[in-house]
Amino acid sequence: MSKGKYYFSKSLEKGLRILALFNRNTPVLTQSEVARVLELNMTSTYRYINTLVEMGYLEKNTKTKEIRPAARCLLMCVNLMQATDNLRMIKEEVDRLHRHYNISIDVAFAVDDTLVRLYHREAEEALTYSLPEFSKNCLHNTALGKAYLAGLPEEAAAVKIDQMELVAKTDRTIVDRKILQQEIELTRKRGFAMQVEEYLPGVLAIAAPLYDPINNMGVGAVSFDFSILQHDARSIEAQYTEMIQETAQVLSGMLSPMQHRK
Amino acid sequence: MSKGKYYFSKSLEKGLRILALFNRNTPVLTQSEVARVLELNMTSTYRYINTLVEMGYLEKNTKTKEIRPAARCLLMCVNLMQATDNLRMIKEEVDRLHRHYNISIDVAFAVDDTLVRLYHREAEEALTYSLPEFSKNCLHNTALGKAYLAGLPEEAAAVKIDQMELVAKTDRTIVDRKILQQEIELTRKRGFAMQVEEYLPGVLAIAAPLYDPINNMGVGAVSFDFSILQHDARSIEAQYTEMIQETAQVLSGMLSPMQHRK
DNA sequence: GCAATTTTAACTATAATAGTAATCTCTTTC
DNA sequence: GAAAGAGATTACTATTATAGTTAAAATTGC
Repeated sequence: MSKGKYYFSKSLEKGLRILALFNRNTPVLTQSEVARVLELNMTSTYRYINTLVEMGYLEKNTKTKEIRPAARCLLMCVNLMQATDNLRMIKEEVDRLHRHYNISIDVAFAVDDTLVRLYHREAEEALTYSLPEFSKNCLHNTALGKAYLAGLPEEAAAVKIDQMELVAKTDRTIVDRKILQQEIELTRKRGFAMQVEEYLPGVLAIAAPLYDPINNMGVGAVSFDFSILQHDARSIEAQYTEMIQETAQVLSGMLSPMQHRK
Repeated sequence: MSKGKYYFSKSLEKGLRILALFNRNTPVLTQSEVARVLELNMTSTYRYINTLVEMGYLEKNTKTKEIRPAARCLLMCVNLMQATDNLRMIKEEVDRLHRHYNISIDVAFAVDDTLVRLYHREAEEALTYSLPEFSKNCLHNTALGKAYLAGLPEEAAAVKIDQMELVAKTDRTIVDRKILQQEIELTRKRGFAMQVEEYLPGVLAIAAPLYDPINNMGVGAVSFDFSILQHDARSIEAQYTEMIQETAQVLSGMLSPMQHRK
């Protein structure tokens, strides 16, 4: 076995990669699609899909052979999401701030290059299960994204920046890697990120990174969002610099309430 | 390899069984707990947990060694739940009925012996993500459970009944396997289940099984729930027998809207 | 009905895992 | 602060599960 990977199960990895293919836009797949996307041979693909089907995580349409997540998946997902219950506390705290100060607040975790929004001011609470939203390609053009990058170790951030696609959402979006590097540098030094009409015209935001308090690693960010009609960058910076950092600290403290049970 | 299991990946199974250990009551585990519960040796347990940690599905407290679901889990769960989007349609239809007829409606899927409630009249919408609730040990004492059992093939139902623990929730709960068998038989013949104060004093319900329309297998049930103060069993049966069966048919039709994409 | 494609099955060489035992790392206790 | 003990990690092979090839079914399109 390749050294250093003695304790890594490739089979488990492949199975999970299959499960992770499904989403709102791809609720159904065929075996050959899976094989193509994951670059697996048909036999292995068949084996892993069959395992997931036999375990009840996927179901296969016996006629069309299409596969999709099944009821047991739902059960596991509900369980897993309830297990990460600290997120509820975060939401409650954010709601409190939101009501009290009447500002829009976003909290997001980063997974690879995706920001998973736990709380979003335009949260459509009624949709499906009021699940969080997520967005890709926004690490460079949102306050949340820039704060998250600034919370990473310098090298890790540099690697991410090198690999990112710097999509220009507005004419203010940073599309130059050098400038983005400097911006993240600045953000890291002062402890908060600013975003001025870089994501959407008329929208400003200030954000600070969230840290896993135990492993002391950047895991996400929290932002306050404003309209250009009520605020300008200067006033936001004057008014909210401390508050965003305090909020980030409070929320970070909730991330790993990993007391010993019993 | 044991014959017949050529196309089943034990590694994937074990990894998923680890993920499936986490829930609201068990948000954190240690390696030895996992090993004990799943009857794996420490090395294998270490390997699978390490795989999940390296992939980002679990995170390990570097000090206490405790493990728990991580952000990537949340991402996958959200994706998977949104992939099963047909459930949204079900919820909308149920809400419509609920408003229109002013009756309490429950929709549930069965996973092993657990009923996963998609809609529950006491649904605490604000909790966490408004996730569904689930309950165990209620196949024998709820209309939902009895309807589900009646929707299964006779043999499968018989096996389940044999293995169930017939907990007496009230003095009306069926606790005798023979009587339960007969009750399910009756339910199967007439196409709906009744429950009269068998789960909670004062609560009645009528239910019908939900079928996966493609594989034509019983997968869950839908029920209308009433209070003894407003209704008795006779009047419910007179009034709702057809409606519950029609509702079950409509909802069943939504379960597998598996059109070919593109 | 006949290609073309997809899915499933049989079959081994090879790579991955299980399991044992040894080692390391904390805690606890005295 | 040493010793004991529990749990986690690593090293090491025998075993076995899986990858990949090939081929047979099954399905689809014509």
